[in-house]
Amino acid sequence: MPLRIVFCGTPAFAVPSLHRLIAQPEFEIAGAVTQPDRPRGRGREIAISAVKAAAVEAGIPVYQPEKIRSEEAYEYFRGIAPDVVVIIAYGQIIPPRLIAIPRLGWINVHASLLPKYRGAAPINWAIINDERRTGVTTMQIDAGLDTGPMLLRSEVEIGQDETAPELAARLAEAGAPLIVETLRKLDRGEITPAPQDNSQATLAPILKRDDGKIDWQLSARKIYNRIRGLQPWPGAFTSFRGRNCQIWGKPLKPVAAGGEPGFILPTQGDGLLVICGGPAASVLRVEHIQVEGRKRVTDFEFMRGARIEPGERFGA
RNA sequence: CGCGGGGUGGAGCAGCCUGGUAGCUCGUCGGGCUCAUAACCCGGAGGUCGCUGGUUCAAAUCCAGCCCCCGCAA
Repeated sequence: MPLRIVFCGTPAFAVPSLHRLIAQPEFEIAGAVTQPDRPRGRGREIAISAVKAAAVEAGIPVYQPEKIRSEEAYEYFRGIAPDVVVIIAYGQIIPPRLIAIPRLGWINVHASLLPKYRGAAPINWAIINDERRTGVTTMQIDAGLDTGPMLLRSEVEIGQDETAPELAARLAEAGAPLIVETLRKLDRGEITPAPQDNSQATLAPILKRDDGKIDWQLSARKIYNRIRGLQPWPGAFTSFRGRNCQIWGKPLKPVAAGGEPGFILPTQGDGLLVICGGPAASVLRVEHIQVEGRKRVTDFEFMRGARIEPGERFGA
């Protein structure tokens, strides 16, 4: 008799795991729970989640409760009576009485090496903090925020120039076989859940728009970490001549001239160089820039049209 | 109908408010200078000013509708 599963998840990160579970004959995906279709993006058009798209394609019934804490949601889970619930980046807190329903509990794939980076944005914060390695951890959901006992983990190196979407894609792939193995072993009683060491815990709070605002007092490397870690949203942004603009770039290897952070260095053909701070002055080479209302362009293109005057700066 | 900014030679921009000769930087082509160069000098080619319609003697410029791109918001 196949293990009866309800899959809860929303964004693309959850999709590889869903696909992998569907492919196993020993599992039966009895339902997929995902966030309601909501107006999104420019024009406020209704968008469906990545998990809904994948579930519909696989012929799995989809349930999209406005509130998972509702009576209706409780009845849904009682009705399906799953052996286990797999929850990956679902987006809502699960009330205890729901957690109690499946005999094997709710199993989560979290994109960090717990107890580090508990919370909504572990991938982004790992990059922002210049971590060299991270991973995925399977755990049993409890009443806290990513505080449940751990089951299995898989470690992943972080590339020095890797961006959050790139790392997220790799971690999502790493999570797929891990959730399958976790469910198998859990069902056979081959895993002993390991409590997290709360004293070692760190938090990876959900990203806010403001996290992307560039502080030019930071070192070029730290700014670079934010450029990489805050993709695709909110990105790293600053202002130029009163307009908002997104920038992409890298630290300049040899630390060049000093000056006030945020100011643009006068150059002849070296590209757009901006003074940053840090322990010692550092320089960021802005490779691409996108001023609001305009397309993303290279720094050379930008400089041709902008006619930067001596003494101009970013983030004024 | 969520708010806002854009669509001008191959690229990035100015010009639009205060209608009336198409501008700037780069690229490109030809020539020159140089040991040499993405440097410098001279000359040239290349544009239905997003699309459609309207106002006007005259529209890149004013008005209306449509298409596409982007920022905010999520």
